Amino acid sequence: MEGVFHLSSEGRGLRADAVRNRRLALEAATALLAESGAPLTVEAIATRAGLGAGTVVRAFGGKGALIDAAVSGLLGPMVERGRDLLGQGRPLDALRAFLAELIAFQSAHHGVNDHLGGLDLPETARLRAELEAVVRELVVRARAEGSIRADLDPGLATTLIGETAFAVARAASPGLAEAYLAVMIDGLRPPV
Amino acid sequence: MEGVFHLSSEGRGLRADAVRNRRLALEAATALLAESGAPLTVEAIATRAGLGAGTVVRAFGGKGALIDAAVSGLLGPMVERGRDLLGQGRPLDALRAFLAELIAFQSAHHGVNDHLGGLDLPETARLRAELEAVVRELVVRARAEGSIRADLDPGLATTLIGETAFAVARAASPGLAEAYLAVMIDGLRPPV
DNA sequence: GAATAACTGGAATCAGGATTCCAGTAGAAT
DNA sequence: ATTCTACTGGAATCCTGATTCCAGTTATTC
Repeated sequence: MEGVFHLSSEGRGLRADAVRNRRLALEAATALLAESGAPLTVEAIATRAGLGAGTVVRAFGGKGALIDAAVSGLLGPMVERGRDLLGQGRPLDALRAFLAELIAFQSAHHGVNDHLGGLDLPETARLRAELEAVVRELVVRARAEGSIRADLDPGLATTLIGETAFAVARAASPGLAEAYLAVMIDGLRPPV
Repeated sequence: MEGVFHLSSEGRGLRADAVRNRRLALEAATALLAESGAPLTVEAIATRAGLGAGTVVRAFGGKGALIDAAVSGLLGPMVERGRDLLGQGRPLDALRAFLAELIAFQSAHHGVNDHLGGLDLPETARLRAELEAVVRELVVRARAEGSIRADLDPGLATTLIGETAFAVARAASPGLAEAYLAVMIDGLRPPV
């Protein structure tokens, strides 16, 4: 219950092979998250990593914590990217760009959408909340600018965007993202 | 492998208590489908129905077939309702009305959205395809009428609507359905 | 109201997957 | 180089939930 948290730093404990194996387990889990029909069982992760099942479980203290770390590693950069976009260009353009990237990202990691039910993923939940906060800020700014209809509550608009973008990403149908962006952005505009 | 299919009719086999218990199992499963966090295990269904686990499993030949029957019983009327709407009013109004009902229905049966992964549900799949066909027909007619932008492929529009409506329903957030309909219907209109 | 056959409850069994355990192995320290 | 200990593989175990089995019960038939 001690060395579990240092993935690479903090010189003390953690033998060299342990450090390497934690990295391998994390990489294997991340790879499986990118594949649509992949099982995402401990056994599958272990095989992919070339490790024993026990080692994979122990690496982060349990399967849940491992998956949490893997998903967080994917989500973290998206949050940063969103923060960057907050300062650039017109809010509605930034929103459109962010949604496009978010959908592309989630489509490329289809597994993030399946299999995750019933798992306790605190860090993932935190990053999702941050992602939503970024979208909310983009919505608020676009609305202040007059690019989004005023009869729409910003919180509601944020939820709407989050849920539908997620659905579009999970469908992963060619051309769907473009159609979604065209329709949604148009629909969000103030009615003529 | 014989009596499995008659739920109530066809005089032959099937003892009276068997008929009653099939109905009870189906009702219990349907009730659990309406509850968000409900387990939907054989044990839970059996308890709810006041039956033994074995009886529940045997009722339809397995858990999958039971759930398939329960979901189909919910979906069937929605398909009929969609068919009715096909003949009424302007296509875009019919589409809006159908989506509103679909979302309300799915929100009221939250469980239909969870738990169903990994189950083989042939009849449910068939009805889902029929639902999609209805939406597609509504889209095609609205497009022919000029109510939906011509630069959008009808198949893509259908997928877009299906996926996003599903997502809105599963979120089950108050006011979200109205916001969705306003934004989506507006966004689908030809750009000014 | 027997006789028969269908059905039932629930215990036993099976199945799939996460976790734990431990004998063996390999990094670290001197 | 030797000792010490952390770490590993993978078998054993545990857990959860579906299915099967069977002794007992109940509907049906005559």
